[in-house]
Amino acid sequence: MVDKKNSRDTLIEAASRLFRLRGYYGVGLNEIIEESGIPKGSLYYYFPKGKEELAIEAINHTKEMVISKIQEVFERIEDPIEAMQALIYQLSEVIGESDHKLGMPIGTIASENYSTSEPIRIACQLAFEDWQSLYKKKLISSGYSEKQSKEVSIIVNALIEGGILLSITSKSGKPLQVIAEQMPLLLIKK
Amino acid sequence: MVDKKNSRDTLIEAASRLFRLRGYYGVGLNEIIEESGIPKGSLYYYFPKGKEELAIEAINHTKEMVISKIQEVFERIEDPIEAMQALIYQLSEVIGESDHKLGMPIGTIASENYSTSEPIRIACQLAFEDWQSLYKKKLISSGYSEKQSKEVSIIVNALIEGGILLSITSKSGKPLQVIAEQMPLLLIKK
DNA sequence: GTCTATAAGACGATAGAC
DNA sequence: GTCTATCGTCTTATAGAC
Repeated sequence: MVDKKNSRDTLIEAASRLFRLRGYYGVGLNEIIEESGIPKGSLYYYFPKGKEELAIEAINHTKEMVISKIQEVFERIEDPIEAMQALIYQLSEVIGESDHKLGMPIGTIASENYSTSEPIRIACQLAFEDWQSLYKKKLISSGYSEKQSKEVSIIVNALIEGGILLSITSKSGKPLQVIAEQMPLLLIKK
Repeated sequence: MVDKKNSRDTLIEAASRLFRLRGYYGVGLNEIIEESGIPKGSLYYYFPKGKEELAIEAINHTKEMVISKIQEVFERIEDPIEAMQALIYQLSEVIGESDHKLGMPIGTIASENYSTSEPIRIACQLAFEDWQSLYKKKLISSGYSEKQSKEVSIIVNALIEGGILLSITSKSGKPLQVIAEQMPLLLIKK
């Protein structure tokens, strides 16, 4: 098992990477098949409904990548404030690099398609909800109330999405750094 | 002066509206000329460099619309916490409406183009900076320190952008409402 | 399952009449 | 300044050979 991934996964990974960079409409199928090396016929064999179906799989792939990253940091760092700060600092460092290929994980696709493709909108909504569940679980297990945990998880998600947007737009990790530094304020136990 | 706007402004307004809905790559020039009623020849007369040039003008137009809205609320409400809460509540109400045409004001274009068009990226960056300047000015005039005002203005901007994204994706004003409610925590004077 | 060739239409952009 | 017709390219999608 050296380099042998199946065509389906190869396509999903290429699509996930490209959609993060330029969004749904900014990437054509031709670019995805070129990047992945999989011919167009195979794409339509695995994703008969075409681009929209591939995009939904790409969104789910990106969602799982982010879940893994969050879980890894949360298992390593017990304190919820420190853990979330570490997560955001990591993001700021990646974006600080000159030619990162991060983009907003799914924010771009979500904002392009919220009014045009209901299946894509729902896939994005589920991703946001799953991430928020992880934040919430971490907070509850650290003694925060159900209500505050839920609210803070929304705030943290919004701060990360907004922070990534500001950081990629300004080509600087600074906005995310400032956000990480202010995290303790949000997490005052009530 | 009843209904007579010049072709240039009509094009910019139509482009601004459509780009907010589906982003830069999600909207074609054909749709913009159809929506505006201005023929393609005129578009290239006013914007010789084509779509990118029109997009930059549309971004600046959207920027000014947002500036007006912020200034209006800030002049009406003196307390900075209450003012920012009012701003965000207003947003949540608009998005709660079934067929709003809000979208992320410029976040979608920014995230699509941060790696592909430097002129567009810079126009978006300037918009974010201008909005943050208004938040900062409000805070300073209410007695917050220079440092805290600057940092909070970034947080507020990130929260609004992220909150709009979560609200349009979930088709609910709830995320923005939660954000508005938690504003006081961020604005504890240090 | 894999791949090529191509269809049908939308895209951004341009030429040139008026 | 205004408008139409059109160019070449790229788009999503399909047909059909292997």
